[in-house]
Parts: sequence; structure tokens; C-alpha cells
Amino acid sequence: MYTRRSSSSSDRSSGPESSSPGQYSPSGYHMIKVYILQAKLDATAVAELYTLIKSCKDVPDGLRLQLCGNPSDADVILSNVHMRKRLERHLDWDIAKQKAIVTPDWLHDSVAQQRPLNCADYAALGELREETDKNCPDCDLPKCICSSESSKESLLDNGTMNLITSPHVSYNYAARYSCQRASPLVCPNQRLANELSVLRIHRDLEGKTVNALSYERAIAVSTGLRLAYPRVITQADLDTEVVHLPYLGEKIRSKVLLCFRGCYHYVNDALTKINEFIRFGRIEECNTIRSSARFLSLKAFASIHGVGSTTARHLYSIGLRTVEDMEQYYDVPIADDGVPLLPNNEPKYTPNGKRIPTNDTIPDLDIKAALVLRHEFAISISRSEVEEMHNLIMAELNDLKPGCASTIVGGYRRGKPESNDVDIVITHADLRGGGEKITGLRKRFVERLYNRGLVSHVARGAGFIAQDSFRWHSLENALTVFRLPAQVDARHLHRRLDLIIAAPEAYWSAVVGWTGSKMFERDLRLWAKTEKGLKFDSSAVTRRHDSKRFFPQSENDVFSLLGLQWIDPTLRNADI
DNA sequence: CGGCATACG
DNA sequence: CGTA
DNA sequence: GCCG
Repeated sequence: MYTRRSSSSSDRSSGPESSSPGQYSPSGYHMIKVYILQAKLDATAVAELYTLIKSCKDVPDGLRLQLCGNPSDADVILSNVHMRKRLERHLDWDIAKQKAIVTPDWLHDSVAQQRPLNCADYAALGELREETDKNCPDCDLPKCICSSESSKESLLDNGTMNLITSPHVSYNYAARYSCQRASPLVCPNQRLANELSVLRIHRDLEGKTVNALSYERAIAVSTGLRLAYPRVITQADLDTEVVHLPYLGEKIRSKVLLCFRGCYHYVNDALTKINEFIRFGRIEECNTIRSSARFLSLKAFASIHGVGSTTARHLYSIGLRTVEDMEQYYDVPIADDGVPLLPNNEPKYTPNGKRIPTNDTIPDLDIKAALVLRHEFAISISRSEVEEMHNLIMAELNDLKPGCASTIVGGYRRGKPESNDVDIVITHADLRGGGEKITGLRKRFVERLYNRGLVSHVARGAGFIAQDSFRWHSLENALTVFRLPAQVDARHLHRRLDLIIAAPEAYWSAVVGWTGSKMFERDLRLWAKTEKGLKFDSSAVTRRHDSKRFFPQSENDVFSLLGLQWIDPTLRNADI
């Protein structure tokens, strides 16, 4: 049974391991969700509060705090705003009355004593002292299932919290489209998938994209096999069922059989007529590919963000062989110690901790920058770090525009323990109708993150601080490079972050469109076209004959509009 | 033998 | 052409 | 490379 765990818009701050306020911790303290209202707090103060919250994780049996990206999800709100009028600019008064609103001192003192202190003593607004007292989460009674469950997201609450993937889907492993099958993250036939992946990458790098697509489909089928065969495939399986699987045609099937059967394979040697012995469980062609210098060079080139197979082949053709050759070719500055130098992007601060606006363009994530950042980009991102980034980003956004809802999508939502990047879909009731409102918010948000020193680069020259767009959009995305503040994470690594701003009517299409995996998305679109006469993209479902657009109101809506069974995000891992 | 996802910059 |  |  596969229970759904994270597709409501209110998963803002809910990783699978996060607790709701009603749950007990081993320490006896409840998890307290803290929101930081940034108005009247400078960047240094905010970073210090983040660090304090994070520091509690290292104290066993201590205070349990969780940074929270949205005030309505919070138990406690930290604020330096003391006037009702000013507060209402950032926070709905009805929500404020359901929270404990305290000064940052509450956090300092509570952390110092490793216990939640009495909120009333720290009330930020005299007018709300009573509510703050009443809503204070320090009560040690089970009835303290206080506040936040009641203030659940209404705008995007889609009523599909407890969907499960139909068992029927799990036995659908021979279906033609990966959006009809269940593809779990880990499959026991991993070796087969890895071998096929070598062939896929090779075909891709050599420009044979349709061949590569065939291998992708074969891999996607292999990933779905696990639920039908909860074990490694046997000879008997091969002889009966596997031969009927889609996308394992004559050529790929012979390689698959080779990989599984493993024992002997006959390659006709024209001269000696001697049968060659093939190593167990491997596809001979993969060995050739893996040891090819050209393959290794092309693969290394294409691993750089912004370099695809065409550019990789070009670089090879003009004599480049290593990424170090690329550094020379692209004039990447190298320090005395041999480490590539980043252009001087470090934000400058006033003594108050406010960033000095450079009024400059945001640096572009071009190939040169990507070369410098490649080592950091290669370091994977843990789930807790993804959540940390999300919380911080939403705290910033809700300070800029209160009331935003968001979902972490991409590999994180598919359950991957480590991510290469972070994708977040964001919406707000005010964005209905899209257009300039979305462009405006995206621009202001990225600009703010840049000025806060949280974003260092933006992909494809969208970095002009002042810039107008004429086009109408219900969805916009910003491909950025993000860094957690050094006070929050000493490594201060550059991470790739994709922000997708969607009109509310486009939200669920965007969530499905950005959850992936890549093959799952291609098959959704192919299924929609060839089987249903529909077009699916990340903003809507469109009927092809009259262009009528449909706006799904839940994730399940997307699937049912397309005539598909809902599949849990963790079973959409149709790629390796 | 034609099609293979769709959109954006 | 490259990225999602 | 595979499918209709």
C-alpha cells in the first residue's frame, strides 16, 4: 500500500520526518514551528535567528524547533513589529490572533535554557498579549494540538491528502506509457538499468537522440519491473514474460538477455571463427564504451551546466580532452593554488547588516561560471538541506508577499534521498489571471534574494534588475544559483535552485509538470496527445480540436482529466 | 515509413 | 542549442 | 531503436 505523503500545497514545511505540533518528541517537548517575520529585522539578525533554530538540532533531548516558511503554519512568530497597523501589512490579523507573537528575545532565552519560555513575557504586541499567552506552545499537555491544524491552506487545499496508488497500476508493468506504470526509486534490476544507461548516454553524446530515446524507454520499463517481479529476473521470466515487454525490441532485447543470462555469448569472429567469451552480467558494448577516451571526454564536457552533446562534440573536435582544457578555453581565472576563482560576487553589507544594492545585473550562469562552480554543483543535497532551503526561501517570500503557497517538486518530491537541485512551485491568490503580476513577482523575488546574498547567479541572462516583459504567462520560472547563508550552513555551497511562479489556476498542472521524472513527463504528454487528443503542459490541459483549456484543481484532477490513475510521486521514477 | 513532449530563452 |  |  502506498500512501501519499506530500502533495498538498501545505507541505511547505513538511518533510516526511517533520512533526506536527501535536506529536511528542523523545525529549518530551513538542516540535515548535517558528516563523520569522522579517520586517524590522536586518539580514544579520535574521541569519542569527536561523542559526539559533538550527543549533537546537544538535542538542539531544533539548528544545525542538523548526523553521517554518509560512506564518499560518507557525506556532510562534518572531517579530520586532510592535504596532497593529504595521503588523497588518505583513500578516493577516485573524491569523495573528491565533498565534503567539513574540520578540526575538524569546528565541534567544528559550534556546539558552533549552525549554520553551512563557510567551506572554515576550509578547511583541501589547494588544495581542492575551492571545499570545493562550497560543503559547509551551503547554506540556496533550491537548496542545494547538493552532495550526485549523488554519490549513484553504486556497489550494485539494482534498486529496490520502490518495493511494491503485494496486492495479503496480501490476501494469507492461503498459506502453510510464504514466500508466509504477516506477519505484530503487529497483533490483539496477545493474541492467545501469548498463542500458551507458548505451543511452553514449547514443546521446554521439547525437543519436532517437536511439537514446529508445534506451530511455527500455530503462523506464526496467524500473517498473520491480513490483511485478519483486526479485531479480530469472531465466524463466526471460523466456516467458520479458519478451512481451514494450520497448525491448530485437536489438535491445538481445543486450538485455546478455546482461541477465550472463553466461556465454557468441560473437562471430570473421577470421578465426572462434566464439568470444563475454564477462558475466555485462553487455560487451558497454565495456568498449566505458573505456573509450572520446566517450569519457564528451561525458565530462557535457557534465558542465550549459554544455550539451553538440557543444561537447565541438570542443572535442577542436582538440580539447579534459575539463581543465575547457577552463583554459573559456578563460576561467585560476588562483595560485590552482583552484578556479569566482568573480567577486560576495555581497557587501553596511555595519547594520543591510546589503548595499549594487544596482547591477545579476551575474549570468554561463559556461564560464558553471566551470567554476562545477565541483559544488556535483555535491548532492540532502533532504533536510532541501527543506532548510525551502523554509528560508518561503520565509523571504512571505515577507515580500504574505500568503504564498508552495510545494517542493522535482526529485525531492519523488522521494530521492539526495537531490542535484531544488525545484519549488509557488503561487498566490492574487496571481489569478497571470500576466504581469507573475512576471513582477518573479522579478522582485529574485532581485530580493540576490540583494540578500542568497542568490548569486541567474541562468540565461534574465538578470537585469529593471526589465519589462510583454508576454502573457500563467507560469514563469527562474533558474538560479542559491547559497544558504554561512551562518546557517558553514559550507555555504552554491546550489541550483529553480523557482516556478504559477497563477493559482495553473498550480496543480505546474506541480505535476515539475515533479517528473523526465520520462514520466514525456509519456504524460505523449499519452495526452495520442490517446486522448489533449495537450498537457505545466500550466494546463488543452483540448486539441478547439483549444479549450482545463485548469485542474488538484493533482488528482490532472490525472483524471487525462484519463489516468493517480500515481504517487515516489512511483514516478521512470528514469535512472 | 513517420513519429518520438512541450515550452522557453 | 541547452534546460527543465 | 521501437512502435503502429
